[in-house]
Amino acid sequence: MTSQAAPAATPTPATRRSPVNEAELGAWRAFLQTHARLLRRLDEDLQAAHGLSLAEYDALLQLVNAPERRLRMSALADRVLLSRSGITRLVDRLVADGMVERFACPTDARGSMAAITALGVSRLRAASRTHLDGVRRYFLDVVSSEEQATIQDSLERVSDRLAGQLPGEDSVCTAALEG
Amino acid sequence: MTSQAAPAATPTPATRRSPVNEAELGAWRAFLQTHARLLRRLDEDLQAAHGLSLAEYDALLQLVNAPERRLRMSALADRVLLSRSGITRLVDRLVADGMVERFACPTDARGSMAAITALGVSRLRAASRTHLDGVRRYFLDVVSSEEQATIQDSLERVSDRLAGQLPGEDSVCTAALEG
DNA sequence: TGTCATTGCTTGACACAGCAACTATATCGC
DNA sequence: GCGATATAGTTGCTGTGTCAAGCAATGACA
Repeated sequence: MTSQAAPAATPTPATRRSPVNEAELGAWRAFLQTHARLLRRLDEDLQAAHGLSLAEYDALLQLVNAPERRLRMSALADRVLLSRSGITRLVDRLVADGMVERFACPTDARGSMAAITALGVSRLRAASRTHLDGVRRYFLDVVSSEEQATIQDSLERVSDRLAGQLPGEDSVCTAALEG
Repeated sequence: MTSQAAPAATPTPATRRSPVNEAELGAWRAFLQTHARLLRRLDEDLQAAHGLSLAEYDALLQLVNAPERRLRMSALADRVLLSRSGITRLVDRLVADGMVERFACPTDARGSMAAITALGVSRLRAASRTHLDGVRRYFLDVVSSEEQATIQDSLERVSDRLAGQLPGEDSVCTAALEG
């Protein structure tokens, strides 16, 4: 399947010298460093308070927001940015913990679907408070609206450009929890 | 910077309801998504062209830029944002590949040091071109100087605030390679 | 309808991270 | 100097991810 990951579509033949100098790297460094610290922190908070990893949180979130609160395995994998095998194992864990149920896909006997359970919904809802609270306190409260707009705008441009070259899809571990 | 009533560094325990709504999450989503795509891509490029992971690249870079091109294990761990055991194993791999040498610390018999070898330097130098080129093409070329300034400024604020609460240090996988 | 490539998911082997336990050394208080 | 404690690094175990291979079902087509 899609053998995801274009094998270095660009072996980068003769990419000429990078005119990258120290001064230019400030934003890039801040980007990397902030992401590392922030995600580590959010993951710790979530783990400590609810015993959920960010990946699990994200998967549950995707399921809750899906049409009938269920998704095909591959669709879930795409949204959580995990490989097929990765999603199999993540769902295994969630099933073992009673937060997700797995059942055969009615329209394609090869496929299986994952559906979030009532327990999963309540666990997610509780975790959501912790998580969104962290996002707000660590990030949104610290960055002005104007800055947020700039960040969103410029980073989306970067992301879109990459998405155009790579097939892989993404997801994000945050979103308001409906209902 | 428009501290916009930055609610002090207080752990803010009274954070009940998160007034986080969908609209506010745009920047946050872009941040996560862009990071995921971008790092995946840079790692693929580096791996494909030079057989180095970003972590290895980063470690070599830290060593090259260190005083005598060598560092104590723990210092290296701090800079690469890896645990002590993690750095032990990363250095193991680099040693196995001939890019790093390990030797006893002259001033502290408990410690050991890692030093980059000539091979390591040349491998790093080659990889550096690919990596910095990627950073430039995927990120710097796509984000204007003004945007970069905003990103740097606001994200550093986020990062600094977190750093104040957490002891952990960070590092970043990029920097120009000196002479 | 029978064949065969493709697709969807799972499984096995492995890579690499962290934590906790361990060993060896250093350092502090006396 | 000597014991108690702290620190540096490694190792064992475990968690979680990937890739490659495998299996079952699908779908295109003669």
